[in-house]
Amino acid sequence: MPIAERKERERRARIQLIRNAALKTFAENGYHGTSMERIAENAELGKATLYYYFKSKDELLLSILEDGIREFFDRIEREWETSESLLEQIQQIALVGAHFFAAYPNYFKLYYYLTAHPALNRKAMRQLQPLIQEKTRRVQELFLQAQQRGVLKPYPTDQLVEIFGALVMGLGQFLDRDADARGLREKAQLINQIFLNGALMQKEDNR
Amino acid sequence: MPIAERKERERRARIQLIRNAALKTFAENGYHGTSMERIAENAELGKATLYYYFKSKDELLLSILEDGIREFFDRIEREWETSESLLEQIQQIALVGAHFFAAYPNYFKLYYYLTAHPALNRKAMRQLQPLIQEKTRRVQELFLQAQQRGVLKPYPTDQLVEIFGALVMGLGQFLDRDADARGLREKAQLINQIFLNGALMQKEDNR
Amino acid sequence: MPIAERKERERRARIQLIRNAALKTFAENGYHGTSMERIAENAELGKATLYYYFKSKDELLLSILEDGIREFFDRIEREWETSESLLEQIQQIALVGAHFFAAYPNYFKLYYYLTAHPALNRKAMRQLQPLIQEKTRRVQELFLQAQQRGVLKPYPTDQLVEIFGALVMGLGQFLDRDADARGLREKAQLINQIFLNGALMQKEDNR
Amino acid sequence: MPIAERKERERRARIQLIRNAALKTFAENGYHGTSMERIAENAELGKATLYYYFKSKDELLLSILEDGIREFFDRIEREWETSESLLEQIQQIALVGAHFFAAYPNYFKLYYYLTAHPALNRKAMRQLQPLIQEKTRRVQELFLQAQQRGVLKPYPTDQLVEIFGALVMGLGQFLDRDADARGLREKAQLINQIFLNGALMQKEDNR
DNA sequence: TATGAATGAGCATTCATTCAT
DNA sequence: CATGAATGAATGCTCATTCAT
Repeated sequence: MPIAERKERERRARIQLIRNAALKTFAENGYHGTSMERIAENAELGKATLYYYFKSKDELLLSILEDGIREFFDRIEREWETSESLLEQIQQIALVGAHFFAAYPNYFKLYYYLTAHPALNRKAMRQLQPLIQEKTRRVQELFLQAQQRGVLKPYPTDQLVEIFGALVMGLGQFLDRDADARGLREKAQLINQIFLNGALMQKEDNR
Repeated sequence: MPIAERKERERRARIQLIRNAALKTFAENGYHGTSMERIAENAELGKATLYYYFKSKDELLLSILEDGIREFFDRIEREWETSESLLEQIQQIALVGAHFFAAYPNYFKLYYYLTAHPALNRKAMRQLQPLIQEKTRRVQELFLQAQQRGVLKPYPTDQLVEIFGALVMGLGQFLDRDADARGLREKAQLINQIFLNGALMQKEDNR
Repeated sequence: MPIAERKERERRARIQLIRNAALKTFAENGYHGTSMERIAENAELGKATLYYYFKSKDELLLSILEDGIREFFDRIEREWETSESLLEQIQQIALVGAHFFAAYPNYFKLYYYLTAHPALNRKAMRQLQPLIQEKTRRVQELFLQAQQRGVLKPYPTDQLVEIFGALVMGLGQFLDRDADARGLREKAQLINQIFLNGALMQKEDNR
Repeated sequence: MPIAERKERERRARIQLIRNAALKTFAENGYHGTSMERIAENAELGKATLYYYFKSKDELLLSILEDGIREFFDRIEREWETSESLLEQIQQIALVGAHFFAAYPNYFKLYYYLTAHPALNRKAMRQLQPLIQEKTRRVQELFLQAQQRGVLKPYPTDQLVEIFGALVMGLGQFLDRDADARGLREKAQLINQIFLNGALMQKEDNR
């Protein structure tokens, strides 16, 4: 049934079209600053059509975020496939982050928005948690392995991951200032440097 | 004119009362999830009274944030007064962060919210920027000094500050999970460790 | 042309299928609480298909009601055929009502709904009036005859019919409470009793 | 505090103004055919003002109905005070009905509308039931007393009340046709006649 | 100084209906 | 015949803000 296939393809395209329009509009004006009407205009569709594909505005937001999260981690895992060491794999995370934030600054902002809005956050977390957890687990495992092989210091793994995560997410903090790919990449490299070797000059213990 | 003084004192108390009610409500339901009505209820005041003290909802939010930022940096500077080394001063930042986020988790969330909401952010930044910049400059100077005295590696100072900032702000990322003062303090210490000495094992243990 | 016949049969079946699904859904959720979408689902048909058979939602409702009215009076007339007296014929009306309301409580509710919704009512009345009038005329004639033969008191016939009608329709008033066939039948008998003999104990006229 | 009194008076007036506008609009176009916007226009108020006084459209409807029910029964009870016999009291019910339906035909329609709309009905009944039950109980008691004193036949009291109720409500059935006070009054008298003495000519029981 | 009342502007969502396939 | 997709038009409801008192 090639006809069904074409229909399905078109359907997916429609969904993506809406997601893109929504993401762009959300990023420009924030979730609450964006009306479904406006998204529809940007997508050049009728407002009701959005509701044909997405049950609600929330659902639309969540769908976009899920997409972004998936994309982000998929990229990381793709890089991992050609990495030659655990260390390199860890470093890839920040580098992919830099690339991703430069390429899709909007996802990042949306994610933060979500984080900060309690009502959305509760709903979102319930729905996105499984995905996030699955993806995060792989990073956790990477760090754990690195610790077991004596590459990383034996700090509590989850806290280590969290701290590194904060650093990577921190890349997005000042997107408006230096969203150019180059600047972000350099900052990512610096992050790797500091996370791995520290900022301190001398050798002695500096607690 | 002791009467005028009392009046002024009462006025300030009123303003603080409103700020507190608003902060609490904002933190619970997000800025957009909070109506002025609700804030007024929580403050046990009439809705119109809020407008007597604050020009708009935005203004109220900004006032709260300004308060929080000022408070945060004041604490840091107070700690600095009794610090015995540049290094200790740097470490104090994360420790104060831990304390602050534990004590006022709401400020943090609100700040993130602001960051992520474009319309608010633009307005806020115009208004808060001077304060932030002034406060940040002192941190910058601290780091610069530390570099000049050979305590910190000579990475670009502003990026160094930014990275450290992301780490400290990262403390707030999982506030809901471990908002207890103790947990945050430990994480702050770990952050200092890693930021200064790195996560890498190389040769000697640097704990 | 047996093919055409089969087609016609299938067509009628389709129409009835839709009517049934619609009636059920209308009765459960009310006319305005029922979307064409929902009816289509319940009929296991595409939404557009409803429009192939019925010009509009209104039309669908009217078609159902027409069906119900026809059915109701047909039953009455069928009973009349075996009745042995005018009095028995009159009594049959309430009894059929009891039976009908027990068997199809939904028709009744829908009819009331229609009655109470001005816009629908105007349209419906224009369309259903002929049918109702024709059916009602036979009842009128029955009552008139009964009066002429000295069975019923010589009150204005149309008012007499109306009052009796209100009593019969009143059977449906509390459908949810005692929709069981038995309860309704008993109440119908009581209605006949009272309508014919009055509720008063003593013999004298009590005007 | 005469000021508070005046405020309260004005408040009540506002509420009544809205109720009146709503009742009129509901009756003309049905509940679902009436938008809050339209009611506001008719009340010469802003739409939001309606929501200042009534929590929702449902609530507004219910408030109106409650008002109507109360009014209806209050009138009956007022008449009872000057009645000279149980019989007269019973007869007053239909007469008040005629008066009421002629004076406020809209209440009646609205009540029917409610009855027929499942979602509304469920909610309304939960809220109105206590009032209705209280008012109905007095009628029940009246009938019971009449039976105990040998005025009415010993049919099951509640069914007797129900049947009489159906007759009275039946007055409203054809409001559009003869809503004039006179016509309704005559019909009410006929209803009393028939309910009490029956429609049958001869003396013997004709079951 | 404090506030109850009023409202304009806006927004998410629904739904009957159409039409190309 | 049947229907998935698309949409214009409505509508209930919220909320920041104003203003008379």
